[in-house]
Amino acid sequence: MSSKNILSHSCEHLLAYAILNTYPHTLLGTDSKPHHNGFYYEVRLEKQLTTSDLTEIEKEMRRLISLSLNFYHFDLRHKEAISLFSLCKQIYKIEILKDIKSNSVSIYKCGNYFDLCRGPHIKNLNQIKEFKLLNISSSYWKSNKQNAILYRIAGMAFPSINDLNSYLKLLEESKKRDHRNLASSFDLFSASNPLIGAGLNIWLPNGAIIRSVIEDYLKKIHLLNGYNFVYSPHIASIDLWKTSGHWAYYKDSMYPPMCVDKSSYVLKPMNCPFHITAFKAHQHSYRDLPIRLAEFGTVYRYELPGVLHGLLRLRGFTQDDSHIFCEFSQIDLELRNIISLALTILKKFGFCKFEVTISTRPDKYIGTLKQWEIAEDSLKKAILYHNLKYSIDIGNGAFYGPKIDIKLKDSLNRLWQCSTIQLDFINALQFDINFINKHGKLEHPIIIHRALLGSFERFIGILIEEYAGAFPFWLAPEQIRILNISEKHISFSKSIESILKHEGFRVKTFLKNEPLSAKIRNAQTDKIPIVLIIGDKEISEKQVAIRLRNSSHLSMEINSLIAYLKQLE
RNA sequence: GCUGGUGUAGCUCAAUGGUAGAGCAUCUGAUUUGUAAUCAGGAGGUUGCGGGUUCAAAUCCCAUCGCCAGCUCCA
Repeated sequence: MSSKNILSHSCEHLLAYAILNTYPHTLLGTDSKPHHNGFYYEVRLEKQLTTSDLTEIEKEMRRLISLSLNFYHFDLRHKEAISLFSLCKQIYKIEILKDIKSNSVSIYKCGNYFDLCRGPHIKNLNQIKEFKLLNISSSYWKSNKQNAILYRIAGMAFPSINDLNSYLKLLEESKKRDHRNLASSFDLFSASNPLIGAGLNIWLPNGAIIRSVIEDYLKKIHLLNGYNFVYSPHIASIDLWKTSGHWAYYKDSMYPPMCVDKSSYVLKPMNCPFHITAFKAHQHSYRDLPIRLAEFGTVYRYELPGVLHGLLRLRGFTQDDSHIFCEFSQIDLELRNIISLALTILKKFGFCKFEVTISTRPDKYIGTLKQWEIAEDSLKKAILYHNLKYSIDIGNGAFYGPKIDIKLKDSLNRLWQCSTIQLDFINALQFDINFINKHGKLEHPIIIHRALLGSFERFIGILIEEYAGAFPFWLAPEQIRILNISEKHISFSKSIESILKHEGFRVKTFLKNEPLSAKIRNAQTDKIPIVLIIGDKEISEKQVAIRLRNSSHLSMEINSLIAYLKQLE
């Protein structure tokens, strides 16, 4: 354990000590998991705990620090430990002890507080220089919804006041990068309008440009990679979802049915049944496979209100979705190609760091164990082929098959699933789709579900935070801004604007009567990649002065400028 | 959904039971500007929505909706 973690860990026990002193009937639950950022302690209290109570607890923590108490370590036999914690009626500690198999357990003591703990700890409480309790939230005992609800009190410990201040500064910086804040300064989207409904987003013009540029890029690269695009409706008869199995497995996460002509229809939570139906439109030969059907499909899922989060978690979002129908023998190559395409796309946006997980069979599943085993193996092989590190997320697969997820981090280092690649041996059976194999016999194809950005909304949300609003030239809603120095330069500025527009660039002339320095400042805060300045000198020399976002200057005539801009795209 | 917060002008925030205010943005006028802020003036509000307490509510209470952090969930 690093010294910082030891400090943090000790502070978390100080927190428990202070809570017990302040509220003697507190039941101690679990403390932070090893790699948690900061510390927390989960406790059960009769009293309702509010933020103002945190101040009281902090005060008690500081009082205990001022007593300069030492931590003492000793081992107890398992039995002795149980009777010790029974004596003070710490029922959750007894439950934890019951899960520990060894004969002796490690106990730490500090003042009249003792706790079950592996350690290590700092020697003396006075080594804790700075800390801050951050929030109260609820959590379930053993993270299980069926169990009792505990309070989770979270905080951070710091070796010095400077560390505390730089942490607060970091939070401040992250807040500035937050896509929800940048959205209002740059008019990107509106994802929180109560009149429209929670979790439903409107792309404002600037955000819409970014999205459509990305769509164009994706469309092109998918066509190059052998995909064909289809379009499907936003609602479908409930029978479709009964056939696919979604109704049975995910009814609670779907928007409730609406009645049309005495039939029930639901909003689509996924695109796959449509693509499967599209595959079924023709009789296929093994020679046609793989068939790759793609769609930027908007789906609607009922997410719990508490989980909605800007663009990163919505109830309506558009996936860059695709379903690949192939033979069993084609799986490995397809998976490799999909991962390779995913990596190409992520790289295009500058993402080199991400986390890869394989999610395995969940409790509720369809298909046979043998099928799941083969599917999980294929996924591992494909990841290893690309030399990617991965972790296993046990039981988190879709009901119809295991999956590979690629996760990206937001500005607060929270992970969000973006790319997902799912193997499915089952839906071909449910929908009874098939192709004619080499031997002239009907055979069910394998279906691979995949989305590479995941959703445009989530991906662009992460992208906004990654770039902190300073989009690269090819994505910037306003790529070029032309600033005239005075009124007599307007017509030349307009003619440059027109030339650049005809070349396909997103360009605006900013004609307001302001000093140049003010216009430059605006362009800089608007994070415009290229600023052109037009004055007497430019007109007489038939050149433009260029200011880049990093404040460096260039000067060139219009044809060279066009060539220069083209190579930026 | 759970726990704790929070909601005031387009944005960021102030006003602790007694006349809703500032900065930025916007609009108007003057200024005609050479690489991060020219000056002056105007407009902008059912304090999320609905109840209640009070002579009086942005402020206190209840309910509801949205948002934030964390938990649970995430096909």
